[in-house]
Amino acid sequence: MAKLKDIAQKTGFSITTVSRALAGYDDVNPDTRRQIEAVAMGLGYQPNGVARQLRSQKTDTLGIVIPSDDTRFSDDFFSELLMGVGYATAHMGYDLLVSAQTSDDEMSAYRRIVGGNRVDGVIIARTRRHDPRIAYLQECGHAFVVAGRSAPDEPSNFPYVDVDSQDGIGQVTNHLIGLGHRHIGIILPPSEIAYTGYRLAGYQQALIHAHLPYQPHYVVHGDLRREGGRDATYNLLTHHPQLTAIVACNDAMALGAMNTIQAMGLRVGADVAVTGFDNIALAEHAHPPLTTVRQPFVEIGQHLVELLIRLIQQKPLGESQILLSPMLIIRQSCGADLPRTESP
Amino acid sequence: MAKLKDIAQKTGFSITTVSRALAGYDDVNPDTRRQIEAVAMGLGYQPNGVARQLRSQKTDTLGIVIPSDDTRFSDDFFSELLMGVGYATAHMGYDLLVSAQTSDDEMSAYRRIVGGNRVDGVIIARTRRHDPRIAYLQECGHAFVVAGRSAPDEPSNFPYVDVDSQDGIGQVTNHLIGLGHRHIGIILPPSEIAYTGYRLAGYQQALIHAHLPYQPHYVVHGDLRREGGRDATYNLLTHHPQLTAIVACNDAMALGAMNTIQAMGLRVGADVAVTGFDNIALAEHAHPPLTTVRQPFVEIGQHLVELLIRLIQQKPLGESQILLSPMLIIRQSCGADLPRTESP
DNA sequence: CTGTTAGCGCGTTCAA
DNA sequence: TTGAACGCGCTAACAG
Repeated sequence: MAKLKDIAQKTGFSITTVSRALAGYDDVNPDTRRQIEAVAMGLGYQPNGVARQLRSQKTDTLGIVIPSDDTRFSDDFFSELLMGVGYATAHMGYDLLVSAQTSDDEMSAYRRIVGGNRVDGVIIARTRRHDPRIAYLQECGHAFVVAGRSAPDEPSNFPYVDVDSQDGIGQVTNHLIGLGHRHIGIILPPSEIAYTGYRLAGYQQALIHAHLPYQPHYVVHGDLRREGGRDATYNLLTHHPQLTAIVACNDAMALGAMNTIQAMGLRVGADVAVTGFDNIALAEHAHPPLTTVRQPFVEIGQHLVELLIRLIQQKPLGESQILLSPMLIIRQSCGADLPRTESP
Repeated sequence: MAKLKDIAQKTGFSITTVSRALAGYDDVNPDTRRQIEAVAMGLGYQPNGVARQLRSQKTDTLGIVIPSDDTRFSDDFFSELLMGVGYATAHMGYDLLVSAQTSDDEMSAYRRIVGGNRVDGVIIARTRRHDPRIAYLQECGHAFVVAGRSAPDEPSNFPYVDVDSQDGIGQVTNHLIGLGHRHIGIILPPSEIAYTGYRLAGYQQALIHAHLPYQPHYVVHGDLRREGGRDATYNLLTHHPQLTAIVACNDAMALGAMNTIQAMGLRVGADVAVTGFDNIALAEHAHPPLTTVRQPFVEIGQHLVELLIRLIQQKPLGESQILLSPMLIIRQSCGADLPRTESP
């Protein structure tokens, strides 16, 4: 690869002059510039990004770490978010450094990327309770934004973008209640995930609002994957056959729920209604189509990236904690055609 | 962030010694090393990755560019590939620099990443005819691997991983023929995509093998997205109502085909059978479930990354052109329940 | 308008 | 066993 030095030698000017000519400084003789530009073009000169980064102490690169070995949580969510973030990043003229964590030590990826000055800012996704990543980034003062607030009982003293999932789960639960369901189970995410509390709260609130009793044993946890939905549904339905509806806290688990229901010889949407949450594109094509809450990943990614870049560039932040309103998408998996009767 | 210099000052040793102590050289006094390590730990020292890269002239980073503005091609394929590649990359101890191209000039992203020495190697996906990216990388001698061979009539003189889609489309077409279908349409990708030729060949070959005539007007092109499948199907069915089956060359277009069929008042799988290709997870949940050919993206990503890293590290390559066998996945969307009669 | 000097943080000579 | 000097490629401050 051609370097400034090569162009300097070939034109007879100094490295500095070449640098300034190509950088568009106006204290360069137009003629000199033309010569230099011609030679640069001829050599196919491309500035060395790494050297620039070292010199300027910035990378114009954002970082994101996706879980890898911890197979429990590696689902479609990250691939959707990744695309959203990727496009937004490019649109803002930044690059994206993706580091899948590989070892058992989650933080090492962050230390390498952040402490190693590889990126100007980091996006954290799927917040957990007492999230060590947030603690680390706050401590070392590095720029970061988060997809998802802290749990309800923890402070969220950082910039984030989140969907109001309490409202979302409230909406689906209400929807089920409105259809006549009285015994509604819910499959929550693992309790260490920060948003779990919001989803439980949405469920509870809807019940209270409808003067229905809250039954703690109608609440189970799944691992966010299809398998988790299957197991959880099996547990729910064997112990509580009176359930006529199940709220799954993401679409992958909703699909798992459907599998189990069918495997148990029941009819989805007739014997047991199922709803999801997430906008994993699958929901639209599920059979029967899945009533769900839409998470606009592209929009989330865009907000995250814009927020982060504003942070990096020290521009005024405006709103730095963004809560998007979820949208209930009603499809035919709720058993709307089957009015329920009260059971004791 | 703490630097070598800081540790040097605090311990009283020189930067050089600190560097060597932390790098694990054996010409360091054990006692000195302990001191230095202690201080490094205390300061939370993290080596500056950028400086290292500049010094060592390598980045331990792989690059991939995903199309962005050219909305025609930005479908689920890249998000699936990205996850596969991301995990494999991490597993090999590398990072992944994702650059979504933003401007109209596709090559600028490659020049920045590759010419700018930001990555040790690049993964190219979705090969096109006369692909300028491949020409560029060959010319500048940078390490790269490709997901997908060149078109049948062009040389593939580079390392690649591909699925034998000729065989795959042959399998689905055979499957349809075996079910009694005699008038089978096909929705191909745009002709500038390299694998289009293989898929057409697979279709033709299956027809020939069954002594069925090849009708050029049964062949149309779609843009790889749902909309493309819709339009193409509409054209096929309005001009050739005798068609009883449609082979879509990816699952997104297959879903679009289903939409159109239903919108025209026909029944998917009964009046018109549909098959796909790709392993976009959607196929499994389509209604009715879609017979399709599975592309193992995770495996592809793994092969690509391993190949590329071996290339970078100048290790023996072994097989550098890998052709994976596709697997036909039969689900119920082929109208298996409806035996056909010959039509003139 | 142009060139010299200096340094970003690190690793690798070579000499002590 | 340790340290001083050098350079990776680039840009910024200062002289001339």
